[in-house]
Amino acid sequence: MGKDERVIGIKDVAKAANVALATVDRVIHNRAGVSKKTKEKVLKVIDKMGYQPNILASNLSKSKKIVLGVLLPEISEESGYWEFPMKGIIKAQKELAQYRIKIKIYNFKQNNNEEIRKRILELINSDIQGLILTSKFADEIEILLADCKQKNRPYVFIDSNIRKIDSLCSIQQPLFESGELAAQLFNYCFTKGEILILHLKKTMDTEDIIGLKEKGMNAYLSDNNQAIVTKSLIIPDFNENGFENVLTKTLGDNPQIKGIFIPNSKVAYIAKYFKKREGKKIYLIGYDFFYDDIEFLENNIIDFLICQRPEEQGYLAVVKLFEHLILKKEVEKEIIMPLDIITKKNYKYY
Amino acid sequence: MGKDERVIGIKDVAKAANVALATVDRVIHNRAGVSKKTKEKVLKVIDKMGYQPNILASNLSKSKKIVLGVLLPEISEESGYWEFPMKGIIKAQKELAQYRIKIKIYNFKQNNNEEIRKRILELINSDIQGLILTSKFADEIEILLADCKQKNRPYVFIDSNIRKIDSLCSIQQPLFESGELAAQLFNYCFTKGEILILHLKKTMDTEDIIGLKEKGMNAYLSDNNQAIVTKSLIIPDFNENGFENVLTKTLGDNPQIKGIFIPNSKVAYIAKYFKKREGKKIYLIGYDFFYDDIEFLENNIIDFLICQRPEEQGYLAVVKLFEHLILKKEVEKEIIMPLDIITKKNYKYY
DNA sequence: CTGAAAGCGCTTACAG
DNA sequence: CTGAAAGCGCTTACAG
Repeated sequence: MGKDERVIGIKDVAKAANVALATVDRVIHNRAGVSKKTKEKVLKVIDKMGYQPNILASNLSKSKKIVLGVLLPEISEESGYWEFPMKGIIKAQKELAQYRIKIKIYNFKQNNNEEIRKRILELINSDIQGLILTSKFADEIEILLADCKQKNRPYVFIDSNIRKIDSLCSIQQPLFESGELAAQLFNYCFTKGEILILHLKKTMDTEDIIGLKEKGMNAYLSDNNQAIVTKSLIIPDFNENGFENVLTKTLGDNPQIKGIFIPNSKVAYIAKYFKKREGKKIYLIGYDFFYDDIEFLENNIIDFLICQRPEEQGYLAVVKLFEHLILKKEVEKEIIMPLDIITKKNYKYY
Repeated sequence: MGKDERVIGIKDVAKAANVALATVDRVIHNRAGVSKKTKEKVLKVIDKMGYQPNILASNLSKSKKIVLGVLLPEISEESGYWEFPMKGIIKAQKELAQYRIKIKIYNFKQNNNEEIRKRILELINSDIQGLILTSKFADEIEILLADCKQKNRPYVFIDSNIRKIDSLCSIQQPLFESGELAAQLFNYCFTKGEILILHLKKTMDTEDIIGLKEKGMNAYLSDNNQAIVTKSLIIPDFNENGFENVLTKTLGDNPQIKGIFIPNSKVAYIAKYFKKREGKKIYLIGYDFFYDDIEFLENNIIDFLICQRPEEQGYLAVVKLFEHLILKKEVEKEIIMPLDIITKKNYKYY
């Protein structure tokens, strides 16, 4: 006890294999300039002695910084969501600063294609060594991904929509399953009636994201309770007030509607509407948890929010690139985030 | 871009302050043997240059290993829960092995006071530099805590029941609030009737843990829906079969019971009972998520499980001791874990 | 293809 | 009270 057994290092390997330190280093990093014979000899010794590289020492003696690019929408009122992944990214950056990791942000306004293209070109012409992005705007980024592939730059998707492509790692949300979950929760609230699925457009969500959630919801209902059905309402040019009349009409025409499912992060707008509205309780389930939602959770206007740990996603993206680039670890191709359920009674600890 | 601005180090400080490296080191670590005048001079320079110590280098040059003791129940059938914190602890250990952190496990059989005392004595006589434990068996550990205090050994509670004492950090579960949450969930399932609170004894849970959850549940109900009330059933010498008769009788006598709340991790035993039982649906809410629960979630026998990220708790405990002992960081006194809600439709991603 | 030596930014005896 | 020097386990030119 207390006797600190020495960890075996490159020096011990060199001595045992009867070569110089530099040679062991070359073998470890698979660098050219070692004869087959020497290489084999060294590898055998490494294996036998159970040598494990000391990353602290390795990093200390290295000099070059590693820059990771982050291509994400800027945080604005209509894309407040991105605040959370960014927080996680910043947190990871702070923790890893000692390991020569640097982050460079490439922001763009959502839906501003011109700006996106600009950022993409900047990234292509940069000397970043890894990239974090989201899969939500597929068309624009194909060229960037091709460039990364060619330059062997690893990239990680967050908030990803099942794209295996050649990313180092894809951090995903189970969309279909989140729709099933929402259906299950509605089914605890009422056992027959209709769920209105609100498609609020003019956001960055692509149709298949909403579509998958909707499919999951319908799959659950047809398996478990056919007395609940869904109806879709599309509000094409969504803004804070424009939807009120059409929603009022829809609810008036369809008194059997008992719940509303808002498959993106805009539930607070709908909740605001219900705050003013008279009439029987309608259950509300949405996505993501914002400060603005608290009031409506407290007032029983929003019942459940399904969340994807966005902060953790950003954090993990940086960590996975770090593990790959610095620790040379194997990184899992897919990370599937849990589906967290937020209610009035547990949001405080989220 | 790419130009690697040099980080300023101890050497730069020494030069600027016109002293030797060792002196700067002494000042940084507040070691004795520096004149007031020199110390002030060095501190001023450190402040002006914005010097930040390089922990990698610091760790590399240090030699002594840091051993953390872990005093937790061994993993057995009746205390399977502890598998999860242990997993988190092992994970953290692996990640921090490079930083000279070592873990030493001190296991004991639950309820075996003799063994607990033995382990406590071993810990007192060991040279550990930090301790991880749980607050669930208060009486036995007071002497150990007193010893830690005296030796200035930091300790961290996981699965903690609001004990601020002098721990470095207390990783807590909001018990009262979890009872409120369970009540809220029951209230989505039915709007009048009775909730049976099952006290299954012969576990390590102390009465106040169950009691707080019960209080939370009643508080929610009296605030939100007085048409739902609770009833307690105590099963003193709980084992897998002994409870069946009394439960059957209770349910027979009280047809108004619509839900059962099991405020510890034994819900699977109750679910097994309901699997065989005929009759109307009774909603079940329990704590913690085990492999055995899956079947019952899938069959709609267990409706909700409230979980506390036990793995993360173990992980965090090690990390906090690491931050305190090695990184010399300020550590938050309290970490409150989120209340995760697990259902049939999201357990797969937990 | 191989090796000796300096250096990364600290800590730790040791000498004065 | 202060400093010079060796060393932690690697990487990186440089020389051969």
